Amino acid sequence: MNLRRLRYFVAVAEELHFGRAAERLHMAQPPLSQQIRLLEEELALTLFDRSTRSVALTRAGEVLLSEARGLLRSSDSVERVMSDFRSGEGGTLRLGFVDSSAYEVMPRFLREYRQRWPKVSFELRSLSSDQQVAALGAREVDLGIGRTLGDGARATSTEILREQLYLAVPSSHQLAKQASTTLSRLAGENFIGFDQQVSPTLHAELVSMFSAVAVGYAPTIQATEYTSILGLVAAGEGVAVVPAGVRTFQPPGLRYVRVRDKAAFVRLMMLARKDHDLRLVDRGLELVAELFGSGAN
Amino acid sequence: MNLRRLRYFVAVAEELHFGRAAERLHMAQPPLSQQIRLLEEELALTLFDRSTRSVALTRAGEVLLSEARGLLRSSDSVERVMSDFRSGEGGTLRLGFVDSSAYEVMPRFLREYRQRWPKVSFELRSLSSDQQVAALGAREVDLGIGRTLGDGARATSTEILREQLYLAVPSSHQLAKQASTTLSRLAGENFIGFDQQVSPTLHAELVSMFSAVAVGYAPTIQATEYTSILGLVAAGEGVAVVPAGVRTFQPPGLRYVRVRDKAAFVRLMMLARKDHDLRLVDRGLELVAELFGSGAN
DNA sequence: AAGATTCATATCGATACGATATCAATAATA
DNA sequence: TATTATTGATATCGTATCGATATGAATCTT
Repeated sequence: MNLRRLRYFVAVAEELHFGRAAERLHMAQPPLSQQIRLLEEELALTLFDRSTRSVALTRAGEVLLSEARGLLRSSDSVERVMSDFRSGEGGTLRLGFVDSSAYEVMPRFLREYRQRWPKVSFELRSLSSDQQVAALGAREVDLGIGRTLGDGARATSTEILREQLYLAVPSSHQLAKQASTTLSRLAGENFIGFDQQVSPTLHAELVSMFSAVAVGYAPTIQATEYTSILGLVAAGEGVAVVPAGVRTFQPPGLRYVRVRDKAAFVRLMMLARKDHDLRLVDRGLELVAELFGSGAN
Repeated sequence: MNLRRLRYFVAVAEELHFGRAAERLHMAQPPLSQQIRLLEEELALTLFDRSTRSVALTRAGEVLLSEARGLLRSSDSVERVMSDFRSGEGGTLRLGFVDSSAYEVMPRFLREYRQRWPKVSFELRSLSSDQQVAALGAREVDLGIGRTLGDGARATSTEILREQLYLAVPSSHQLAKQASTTLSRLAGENFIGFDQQVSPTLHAELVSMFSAVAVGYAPTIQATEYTSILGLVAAGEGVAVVPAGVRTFQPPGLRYVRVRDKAAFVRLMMLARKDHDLRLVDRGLELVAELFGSGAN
């Protein structure tokens, strides 16, 4: 089966005239006749009833015409998909993201990306920042929205935004009535934190942040989702240090108190492999620069 | 886009090893490498990350793999369809049939045909015998179940069965109580007949049949469907001469009376073009011979 | 460090493909 | 009825494509 021959066949079947079909195909008539004959031999079927004055499809020709049209459509579609992929206009972008970006940054990124390049489809994976670095290295995702700088050697990181930290406290907590607080005042609090195993980098950052003001940070309860952490806070199990974006969640019985310290922020980064070969990824990085480039939030 | 190259690509993508893939493709390794490189150049995309020791799909390769598999499946399907068509195992058989065969002969033919060659699909058209001859000539149908002998020059006709004629009469009619009658006793009856325009041959046959016993046959009402004719008979509008098969219909207020005359029969024929090029048609003719070959009914 | 493995490159021959020239059949026209 | 125009088929030839063999280069194993 040969797609070129099928194209020739379809042209003749549509024109019902070898000369015009050859013209349409930008070729001479004799080789076209040859190819049709070869196709007929290959299929061991007569496709056209032809005299020197008339050309008509046989039943076999009718069947092949409909089949061939479908196959050629599919073939064109393959070419289009690959062309879209090459130009970065299509294809699938595999995006890892931290849960805390799932309420604002990630959806906005997706929305804007889709608006600019509608043919691109996304494969979304909820991953911790450290998992994203691993997944990027393993080529399981193409882009990550995470909080680590990544492995500088193999990955690039572009700052999306800086999020001030907030303290999530139960409404009944003494700090709940205050507009803000500082890290140093949190000594002795019962912390609920993001799972250290899943996000060692975030954990380490917080530990170092607290140790800078001589406060110990050792969450007694660890969870892998912010919703769980907030639920535990609302239930009075302790307090949690969370990025600003998490405030989208406003569970009853919970208050957010701003942490005033200048250093009390975490960054959200766009992570990509240095050696990636995807136009889609460059587009993503450009988009981030455009959307969030102005700086802090 | 070239299907052979895509097959090569899929083989390499599945083996992730040029040597093994080449073996699977019954070719040497170097030309395989060449073709892959040409495919990459054609698409302007790198499909494999390869060193001398390892071969891995790029994202572009993954996309193409899934696309190519689909396209090759479609291509195989086209070949199978055409092969089925050639062997007569598949394809579409366009069958014209007279309404009076729609209750017994046509369904039986279809059922048996489908049982033997399940891949064949049917396109059914309800046509009068004369319309069938025209449709055969115009290559609009491939087979016909009709009552004429057809145009002997261009069409073949195989007798399916002979049907004795019956007289459909209203229950109130004087003949309703008799088991049988003869054509000669029908002088003066008010006939309801099949449309002369639609079925001139059937009409002519009946006229000649009646004239042989010196009875005039000139239906006062003509209809194009037996159900209409029978409805009119049941309503007391007249009597109708119908083939035996029509007795499947037993509308209330109607009786069938056998016409005893030896000549009072019509034949049901299987019609085909003499120059047809369809195995399916031959199969149909053979099937008819097998099913109805024993002779009269 | 030597050998084995594996993919790439170079070269060659066979086949496929398209172009030109020409033939053959049919339809239109004088 | 004879001539011309139209149109598909055939013959021949040059080029491109494709696969095979021989060989090179890189990397892993021992």
